[in-house]
Amino acid sequence: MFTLSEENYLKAIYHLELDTDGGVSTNAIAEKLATKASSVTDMIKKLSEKEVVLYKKYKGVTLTISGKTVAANVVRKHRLWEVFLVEKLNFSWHEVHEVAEQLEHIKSAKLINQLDRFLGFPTHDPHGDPIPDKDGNLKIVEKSLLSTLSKNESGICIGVDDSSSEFLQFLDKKGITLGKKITILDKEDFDDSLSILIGDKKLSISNKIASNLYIRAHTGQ
Amino acid sequence: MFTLSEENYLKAIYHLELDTDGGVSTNAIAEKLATKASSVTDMIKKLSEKEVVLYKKYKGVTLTISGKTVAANVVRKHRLWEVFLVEKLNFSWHEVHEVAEQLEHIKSAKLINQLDRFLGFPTHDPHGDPIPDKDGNLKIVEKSLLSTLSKNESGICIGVDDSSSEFLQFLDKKGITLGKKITILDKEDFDDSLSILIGDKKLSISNKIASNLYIRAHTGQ
DNA sequence: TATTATTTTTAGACTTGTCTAAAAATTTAT
DNA sequence: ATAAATTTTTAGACAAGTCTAAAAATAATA
Repeated sequence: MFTLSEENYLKAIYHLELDTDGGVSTNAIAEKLATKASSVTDMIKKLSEKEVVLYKKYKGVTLTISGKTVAANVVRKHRLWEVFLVEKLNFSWHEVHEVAEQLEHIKSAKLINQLDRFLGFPTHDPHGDPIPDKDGNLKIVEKSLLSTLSKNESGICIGVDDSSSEFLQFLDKKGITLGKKITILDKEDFDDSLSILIGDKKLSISNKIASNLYIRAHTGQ
Repeated sequence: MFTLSEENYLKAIYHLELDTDGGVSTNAIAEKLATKASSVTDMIKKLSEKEVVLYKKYKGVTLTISGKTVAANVVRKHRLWEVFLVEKLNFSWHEVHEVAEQLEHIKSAKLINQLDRFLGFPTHDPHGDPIPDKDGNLKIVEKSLLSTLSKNESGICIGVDDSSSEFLQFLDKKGITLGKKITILDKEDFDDSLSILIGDKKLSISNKIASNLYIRAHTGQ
């Protein structure tokens, strides 16, 4: 069994491994968890003894198979709870993270299995991130950034890269939500801003926005 | 803000105060929380400084108004989560306690308010215990033990006194659940056992069972 | 009321998870 | 390739919450 703190470290390493090759650095973990490098070293030693991470001094850290399973399970719980909060309790997508950070540590296999069923076995959370299954496997969906599409191409909005509260609230205000079809009407060369059609509305968005929105290719009409 | 441990102490004192007159003793709290008296003394000092309990050395402890509010809020969360687990996630009433013990410490006013609404503002948990409102007030329902009813009297089963897992599972097996009408068909003098009608079934139950079942008087047929 | 028994508190120690400051290792740059 | 900068680890300290063992206060009993 793992403590709340251990689970948070495993989750942080799990996320960092996704966009790092080779071991995850002590400093990277410290930054992610808003703690000090020395604390990270201490915890890594403990996790290493529990055989959930591989650790060689000064060489960073990687999850073992069992470590990955534990971490994926925490992520699974986090994302299922996010779905619950949005779908059942009318939270908006920018409000769920903080609460899910707490709920993800509740220990009960039955709870999470029944919650999964209650929610209809969702595959993605309210930000478009995939929900690991019981074994920690993710369903990978082919996705591209909105900014990479060309004029007249379109796709379905399936997620965000930056899921900060500010960005999500901005999207809310503009009416940009998951599942909506977006078509590129025009691209401005001088500032890379985009003119898009979303639903039946025309919007102009900056390249920064477009580089934070994931799109699933939309074949046909 | 209160730590998980502080919340558990406040909740324990809250429950103990309900069936104690005068201050709650150190030993009583220690027993309830399966800890040692010395630990209780330490914690009580801390709670006393936070002004959620009144404490005089060797004289036991009582909740202040604000302590009672905090405790009632934890109880409120515990019971709302129990309703959720039973009504939405198909837990049986003997399975909910352990999970609710964890969920009751999740901090989010919006979460608990929305959960309350989602559940239809329930007034009682799956064991028949009242759910405190936002201000910590309980709706008191007139209730009596089944064992106090006389022959041919009847009532609605509204709760249990002993909510141990074993007892609840026993009731499940016998088909005794909240909301069912129970009529006393006969009382045996030599062992105080009862012959009852529940739903359309006749059952014989011991006095021990009857002394753990709460009944709301059922006027008329 | 003196003595015994019980309850409660104190004193000191331990664990977990954190921190600061300094030392050691590694990486970068000249 | 040596010096400088950065990263990582060690060493020692601290707070929260718990424990054991012993002392102090209260309650019960003869």
